[in-house]
Amino acid sequence: MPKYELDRVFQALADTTRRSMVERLVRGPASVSDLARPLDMSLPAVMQHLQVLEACGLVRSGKTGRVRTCHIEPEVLRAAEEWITRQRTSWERSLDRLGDYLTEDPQATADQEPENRSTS
Amino acid sequence: MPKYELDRVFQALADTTRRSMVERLVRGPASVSDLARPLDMSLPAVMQHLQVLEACGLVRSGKTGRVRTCHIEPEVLRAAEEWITRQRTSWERSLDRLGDYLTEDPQATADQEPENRSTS
DNA sequence: AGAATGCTTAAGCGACTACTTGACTATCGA
DNA sequence: TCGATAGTCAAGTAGTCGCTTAAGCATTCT
Repeated sequence: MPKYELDRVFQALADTTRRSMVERLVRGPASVSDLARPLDMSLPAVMQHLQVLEACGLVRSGKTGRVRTCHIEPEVLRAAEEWITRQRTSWERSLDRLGDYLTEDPQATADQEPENRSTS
Repeated sequence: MPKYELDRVFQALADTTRRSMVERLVRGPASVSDLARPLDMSLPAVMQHLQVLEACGLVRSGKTGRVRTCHIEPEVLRAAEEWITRQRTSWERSLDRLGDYLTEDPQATADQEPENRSTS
């Protein structure tokens, strides 16, 4: 999952309407009008949201007769989840290091954190 | 964490620059110019990204002398993570139900999924 | 004091977003 | 076959986003 893809996934999730569509789809496949029914907007608007969800791979759909059936693609959801998890665990690890620093011999953790000792 | 907040959190994460700022901050606090150094854009641009991150609560900062020091707020990160996790597990549960449906007595799972048996 | 550093404000600009309405096509059911 | 249903395409629009430059204001260093 390349960087720019994550842009699109998070962008897709950054909208209440689209998240509610995802919330519906994780419970099982649905047609476009199933998705549209609880939403207070025109069908074309729903279609556009759907396109955003498809463009980032979060949702797939196929047409049978005149009905388009949509379902989520959980791996993409997982990719976004993983990015966040990685950050959170990284933060927890650096908290631990801080704990070590505060209780241990000062020399042991000498040139770790600051990363920029001025540019001069 | 209300709905509209999640809008802003995901929106904040939907940008490579801001994600890279988060990736830096999970390793420890940093000043505005620390954050700006690896980025190929003007300082005001970085400030604007920072404001987006602060507006959704993902980052906090405080000023000491002329230096503003930023740090992440892991609970907000966690809230976003949790929304995704909830969807993924919900999807996994409905997969299980489908498995049951395919292997069990048809009557047991009778009026579950379709949710809309037409509107007529 | 004067210069350098670190951040902040404001204005402007091109690109993108989330809708809308209106018209049109392709099934499906009676 | 005719009408209702399900989806699609196109164009327009108000508002937001990501960036820029230019100017300004504290703090710190010399």
